[in-house]
Amino acid sequence: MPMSLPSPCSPLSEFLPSPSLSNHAVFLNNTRKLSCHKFSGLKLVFIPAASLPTTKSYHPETTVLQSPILGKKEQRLYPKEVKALPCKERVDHIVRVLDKEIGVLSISDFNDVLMALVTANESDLVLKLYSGLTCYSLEPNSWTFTIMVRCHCKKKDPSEAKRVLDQMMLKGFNPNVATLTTLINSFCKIGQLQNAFQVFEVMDRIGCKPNIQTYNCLLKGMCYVGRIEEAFELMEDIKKTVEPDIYTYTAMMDGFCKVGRSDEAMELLNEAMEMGLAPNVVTFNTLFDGYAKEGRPLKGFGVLKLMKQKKCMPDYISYSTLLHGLLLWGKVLAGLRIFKEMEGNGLEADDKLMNSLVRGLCRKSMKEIDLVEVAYQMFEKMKKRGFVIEHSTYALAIQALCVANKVDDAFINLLQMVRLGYIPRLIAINNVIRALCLGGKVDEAFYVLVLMYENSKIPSRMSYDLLIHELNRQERTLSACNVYGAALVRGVVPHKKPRR
DNA sequence: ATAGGGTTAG
Repeated sequence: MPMSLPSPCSPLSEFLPSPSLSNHAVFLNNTRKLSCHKFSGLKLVFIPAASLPTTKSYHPETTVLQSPILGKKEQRLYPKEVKALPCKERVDHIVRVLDKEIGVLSISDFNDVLMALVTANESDLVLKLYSGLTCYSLEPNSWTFTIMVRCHCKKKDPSEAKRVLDQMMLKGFNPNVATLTTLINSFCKIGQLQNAFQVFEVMDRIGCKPNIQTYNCLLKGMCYVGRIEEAFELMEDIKKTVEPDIYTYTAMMDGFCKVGRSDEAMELLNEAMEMGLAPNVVTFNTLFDGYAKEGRPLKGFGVLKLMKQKKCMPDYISYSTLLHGLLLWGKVLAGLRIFKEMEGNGLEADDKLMNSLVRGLCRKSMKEIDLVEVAYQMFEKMKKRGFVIEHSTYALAIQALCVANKVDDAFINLLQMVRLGYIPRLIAINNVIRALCLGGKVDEAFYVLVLMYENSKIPSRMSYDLLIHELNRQERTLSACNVYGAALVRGVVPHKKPRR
């Protein structure tokens, strides 16, 4: 078995903890034809060495999948599994595999590895491998450059990608639409429209025809930098040269929505439908967001109706966007309705959304006292289901409970939040103290004060005043004096004096 | 023949 060590200039050798630790024979196989799925994974095939005693999988934490096509002994490693490994071992792992093949790799094998690594979001390793490419007397080909452009774009570094592109063209390779569109999109995404158009000109110069995807990227870029009118003009031009698709319409609609012109977005939707284009969930979600941001969240109900009518299933984003919008503008009951529909459709709200909903209900219940039961039930259901309850949610729930005169529940929840490590604000504390005192529960109120000391928080004058007032009312003069004294010790002088 | 474009909250 050939045990090829990395050459001295190997870009891989520095990754290796020690040379040739592997007890597995590894080879690269061009499985391109065998993989038909988009995420077919790293095209690396591992074969355990039959001559060696250990035939366990390469790394204990790695789930190595059997490839039915390649036979029993041959196993493949997928990016997902690579990613599951700790960072350091991940690199070792890949490097060990490649190490065995250095010297016999063809450029197209190398490209396969690079591509798989780009897919697996291992850009740093890609750069490392690429930088050492010539050490193995491998010449980058057109596809290599294409992958590198893509890699830099993925790293949100279109300028570097552009340099690779220039180098590629210098070598006489002509990039195609997909590559140039990737680069244009990358520039657009960071708002560098000038550079995007510069690439667009390159396209023109080399006789590469832009397609609808190219135009859509530019359109989105223009909207992103706020040049809505120009984007709209571009869209009119697109219509003259290429068939716009639903992406075009969605991009333009999003542009309008983001500047508070949702009605125009809706008009565009109608136009798209008239053209026979089928709007999808993203198209509708754009509208939910637009109307929500504009302060007309109820318009979302119309959108929801339309989307169902068009046989488009609302997804998590649809509901959460709509729900957030409704809550933002105080349409809490409508929000509750949407929440129920969402649950009914098997979509589970996450912690943030639940917190938001409960806060909305609490806020509303302070004006509509009947709602407090609904709010509190939802709050308790959250706890039972194990949702993380945020500080502000506790605070509002406690406030709502105080307002509704559910003093005991307010007290219990205050203790609960402290137990969870939250430090309640003075206002929350005083609200509970006040509510407890009003209910004559002065001992509990005093306990709240003690709780604050434990959390090294100095109560405000208000806290002491409330207590002293109630103790006076109950003619517990001695206790009132004690509280007064406790205040003075902490440098607080209450307004209320113990009654003599 | 591999690759390229879209939406939410906080």
